[in-house]
Amino acid sequence: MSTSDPADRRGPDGPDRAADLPPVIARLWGRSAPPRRGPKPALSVERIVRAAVDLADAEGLAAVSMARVAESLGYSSMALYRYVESKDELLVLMADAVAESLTLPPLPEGDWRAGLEAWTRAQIEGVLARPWYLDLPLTTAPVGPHRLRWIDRAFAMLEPLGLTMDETLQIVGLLAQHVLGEGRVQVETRRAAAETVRSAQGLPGDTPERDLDERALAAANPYADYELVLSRLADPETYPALTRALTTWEPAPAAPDDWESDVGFGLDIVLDGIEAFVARRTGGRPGSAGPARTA
Amino acid sequence: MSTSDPADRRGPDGPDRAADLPPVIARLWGRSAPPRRGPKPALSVERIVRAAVDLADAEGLAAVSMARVAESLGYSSMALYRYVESKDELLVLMADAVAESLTLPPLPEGDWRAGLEAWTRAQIEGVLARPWYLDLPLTTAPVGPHRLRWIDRAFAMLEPLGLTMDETLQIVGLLAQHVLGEGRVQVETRRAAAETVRSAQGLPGDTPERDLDERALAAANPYADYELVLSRLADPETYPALTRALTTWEPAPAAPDDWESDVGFGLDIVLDGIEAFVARRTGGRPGSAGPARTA
DNA sequence: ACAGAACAGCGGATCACATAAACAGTTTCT
DNA sequence: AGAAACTGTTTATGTGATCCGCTGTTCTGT
Repeated sequence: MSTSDPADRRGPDGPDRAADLPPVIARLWGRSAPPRRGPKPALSVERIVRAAVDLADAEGLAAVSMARVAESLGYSSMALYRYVESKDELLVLMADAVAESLTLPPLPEGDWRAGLEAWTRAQIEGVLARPWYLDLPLTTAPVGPHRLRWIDRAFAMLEPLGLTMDETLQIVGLLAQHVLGEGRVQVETRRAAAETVRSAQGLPGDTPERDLDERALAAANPYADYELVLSRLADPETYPALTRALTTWEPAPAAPDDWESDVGFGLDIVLDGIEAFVARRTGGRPGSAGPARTA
Repeated sequence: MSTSDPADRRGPDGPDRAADLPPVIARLWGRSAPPRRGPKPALSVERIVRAAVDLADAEGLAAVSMARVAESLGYSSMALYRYVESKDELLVLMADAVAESLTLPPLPEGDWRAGLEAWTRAQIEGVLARPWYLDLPLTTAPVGPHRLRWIDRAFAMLEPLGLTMDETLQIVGLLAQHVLGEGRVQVETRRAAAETVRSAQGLPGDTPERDLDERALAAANPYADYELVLSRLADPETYPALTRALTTWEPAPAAPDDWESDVGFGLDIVLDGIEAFVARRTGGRPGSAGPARTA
């Protein structure tokens, strides 16, 4: 396709044919050729990424500035640019580093559904452990080695079903979407609950979530804003269905730590849907099946 | 819950009991009391939001700075702060404004599935028309009047099923997630395709997407990066399933403008899942049903 | 060995941005 | 009239990404 700029600098000491890769990808896969001259690099992409991840873990993604990362390593901001093209690239590298730190769930033989459920849950839990993951400007494109391992695992689970590559990719993509979506909702819910508790107990706004009363957290009404808005602002003519729903609403028993089952709700639905697709596709009656292409 | 700071400034000329709302919500709902003294405001929240939306439409969300928005209205940056608490609040207002501009699909009687499908598709199309929507720091919490109308509509569709409010909310939430997830994937895919075409045809990187050859766009392989990575970097032992999948892969007929059906793929699965839930829940056999609470 | 190229990390500077503080003019209430 | 409540502006502060040129280091080829 693209034949411009051959740039024939071959790796001198071995069959290193990975020289003309897009730089992001090269760095993701650790395939950047080591410099052959000049001072020995004091830093490394790995150390930088680790420092950035640590910073994000401690203070959130907003705290991850080039200056702060460099400072935490004892260098100046500009030093980082010798290893990383831009901050955006650093963020991409961080995303893959996160995938590395997550332990891949085992591959249960013969039960793709259980496998995919574990696969998805593990990732959602990963997101909950690292909420800043959601703030990364994630593109699907640059594929790092560790995220790719997750994808491979999902493919392995779906392999026995004999679907098309396109179909498999779509399903995996759907679940990956679901991870992010559900992760966002859960993180958001927790954050809102924490906020509520803090303001109700008069704690300072920066009280860490660990220090909050667990019972109070679970009891916090996640629909508080909803109720406020509906009761005070939304007139019944414009919002008839919501109004009706609210009047017949009873606040639910509020099980402590309902997050587990909340995650299950959406996930079960998605998995049911996938199961329906698989059934239609493999055990399919003719007519309603078809290879997912409507032209 | 919170009984502090009564702040008894009542609206003087009417039963305006909406004075002590959180300011974001007041502004979302246009319930900020007009000033009773001082010069007449030259600007308005509406004009500011509209200007911001226009800017985002034209140049993306990154171009929306307080300075640029103000400039486009002929005022200084700081003027905006008389109407809006912060930039974040402006973004929240923009989100609701987008919802306003989307036309709500009609409510088909007696077919909740068709209704929800249209509901979701309309929103995904909205996202495609305004990709910057995905860049907004969207929280579920601050509910604006126009987004709420969408939610009401979904509730109306699900109402005949007699589900719990919680269940309905979960389902609607799931679909809302799906809108964002699918929107992201679609936007990403298009962007990547545009990039590919641009680089293949040697066009400058800032060529607007409108000017690209439609046929070339459709033909662009969305998995180019995948293929590159898998063929050059990923060794078969570490990525066995993907490697196998890639070898048996045939590039698919590449129907022009396949986006419609691509959206349908994931959406059908989700809707199938919802249908399964509804069937289990309403026509449910005892034992496997239960009100979605596993405790 | 040695010159010079290639490279590391640094310091300073630029530019854009969000937002705070103080100000000057305007309108309305008392 | 005069204070109070506003409006939009000017000025300033702090932060962040990134550019550029500098100093010193370490290979490579001779």
